[in-house]
Amino acid sequence: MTGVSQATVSLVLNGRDDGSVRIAPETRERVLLAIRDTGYVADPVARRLAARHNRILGVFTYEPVFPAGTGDFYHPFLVGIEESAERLGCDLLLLTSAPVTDGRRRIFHDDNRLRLADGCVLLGRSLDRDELGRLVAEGHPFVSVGRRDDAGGPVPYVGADYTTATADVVRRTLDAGHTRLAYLGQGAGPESHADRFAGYRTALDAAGLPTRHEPTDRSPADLLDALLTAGVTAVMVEEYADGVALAAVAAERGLTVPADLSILALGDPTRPTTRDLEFTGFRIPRREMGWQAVEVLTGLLAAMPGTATQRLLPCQPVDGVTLLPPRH
Amino acid sequence: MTGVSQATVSLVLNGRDDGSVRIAPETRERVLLAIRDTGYVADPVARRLAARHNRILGVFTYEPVFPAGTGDFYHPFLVGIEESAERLGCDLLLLTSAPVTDGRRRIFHDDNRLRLADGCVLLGRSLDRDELGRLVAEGHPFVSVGRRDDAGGPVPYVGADYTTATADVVRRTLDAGHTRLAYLGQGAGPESHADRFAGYRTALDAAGLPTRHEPTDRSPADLLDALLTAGVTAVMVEEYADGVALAAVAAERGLTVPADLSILALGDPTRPTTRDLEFTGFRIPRREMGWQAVEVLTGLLAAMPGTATQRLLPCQPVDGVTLLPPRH
DNA sequence: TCAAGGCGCTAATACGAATTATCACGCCGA
DNA sequence: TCGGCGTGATAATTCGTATTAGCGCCTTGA
Repeated sequence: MTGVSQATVSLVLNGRDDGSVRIAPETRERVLLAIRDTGYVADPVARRLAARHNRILGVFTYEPVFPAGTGDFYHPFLVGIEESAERLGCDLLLLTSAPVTDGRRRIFHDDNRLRLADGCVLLGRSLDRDELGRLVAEGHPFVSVGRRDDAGGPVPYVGADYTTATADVVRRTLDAGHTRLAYLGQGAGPESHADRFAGYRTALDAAGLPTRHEPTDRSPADLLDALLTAGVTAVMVEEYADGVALAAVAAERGLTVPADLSILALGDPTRPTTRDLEFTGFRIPRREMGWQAVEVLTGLLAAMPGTATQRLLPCQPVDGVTLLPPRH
Repeated sequence: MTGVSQATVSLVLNGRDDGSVRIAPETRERVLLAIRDTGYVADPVARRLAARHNRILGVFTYEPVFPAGTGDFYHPFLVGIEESAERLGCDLLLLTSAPVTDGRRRIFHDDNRLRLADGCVLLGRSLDRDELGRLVAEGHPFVSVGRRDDAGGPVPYVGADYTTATADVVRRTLDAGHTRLAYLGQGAGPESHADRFAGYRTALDAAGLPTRHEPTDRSPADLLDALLTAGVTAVMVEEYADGVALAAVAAERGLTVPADLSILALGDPTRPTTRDLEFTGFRIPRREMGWQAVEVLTGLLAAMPGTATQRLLPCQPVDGVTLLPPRH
């Protein structure tokens, strides 16, 4: 249309104006006019092929991205991720095509789409160790939402400081006068659980008090029996929903929370449950985590030296109504 | 590594085995082994450039995809879309990079990423007419979630049949004995509003009863006054939250819903609101709509002749507690 | 007088895969 | 000996863009 070469169009299109490249203003105008007339837009795919990056951030979750039944625990993370992506002018690629093998999605498989994105945000309570190691080994730019132990190398992450937050909750409980505390949950396995338990143990050790660990495989009723028998007056629950179930059973028995038993929630519910009782404890800064995850990722991509690639954000204390001094 | 050419690797990788191409089983094995050893994966972008498709479906919303404050109205659509995409082995590209101009996101702009995806799902109460027309004119494969009027050509969509659903609600209201009904909402503008109003009008016309249209720009208190003055006994509300507000004002006045005033909800809340009162009316089959939208889109992409590209799904009636016969 | 550099643009190439026309080879029959 | 044929693999081209070395002419300064 304008009688210029493809290269010139490319230069005009990209507004190249630095010293090394010059386009006569008159030519530039002609080209711009033709672009406007035709509504021409460069093919993003070809563009990406040449440029080797494409302003796409991958989002990989080990559970469905839009959880139907998990009480939207992941939703706030995604809100944060989306907000950051929008601000940065990036698109998000939800890696939904990853096939499910042995009950979980796998990043690596024979038609792995990871390289579609410049980098990747990983979401999920527990990430597969092997896959994490491979990501590190192969040098894929990625960030985990949630702290992760090293996997053959440091793992970039934006996590919540469960250890400190849990220790704080324990201290508040001790300050209220409790001396017999129990921890209800796995306390091990995923980093988020281990970290909570570490905070619990540390705070009680510092106070010279014994720890007590209750597994989650019993019925709430049996659990309550065990707690009462042991004289426990305050329980820290790893999973919010377990606290709700415990409170419900206590109510059935004619006990009141927190007068007879204090219950402290170590985070937000990951399973759907009622929220009419506002538990004392802390909240996970989920949106902020998603937000910073994208920040860390783009920092990695730009190879910005100043960016901290392992971040722990403080949790937000919640006063709530489930902590009172023990009866005796 | 194997001493074969790039072409051979490509052929092996894609399992080409038709008559026109032959690979010696021994060679194929060698190549497959090397692929396994190195963990090689074809670059999806280059692949797309050559093959002209890449199993990526774009998702464009005129509001944030992960709504922070809009009460998650869009969430169920996305759940459906994700489920379909996963089943089909497609990835989803959230077009978050689209810049916001004049208060809304635009699909078309100078660095339009639409073509990164094979096709696109459009989400939003009202889509921009011009952009819709351009999508049709330029032949982009896309589907709208929600019925749309023609835009220079038929628009592929998966919508909810608001007209029929609203007419049904009106009939149920008439069957309960009401004769003075009002419609609260815009009743025009977006297709979803116009369709509801059309159903409302049709059902009342058929019954030989007058229609009454209340705009939404007044305070709930003023609105209630107007309704009572006019002797209205049942109100159909376009927007759930408006119904909640109306019920709240009624309660303040000492009136009871539905004894003194029946309120019928024409769909799910799009604004955050309380849901402790279960409104009579209908629900939008959002998940199913997302599900079928992907189906229509892939039908378009595969140019399958049998696929209906305009679908209206029935809404689900809700019995609820806000409809009773009028007092007099 | 001549080398150096400015000028505006383009030819050529790279990016990484998919596809196709073609080739070398060995074998068989005439 | 030669042509034809089935095999198995490859060289070359394509997709649409970004990038860069250099084109030939002219000006400048030493």
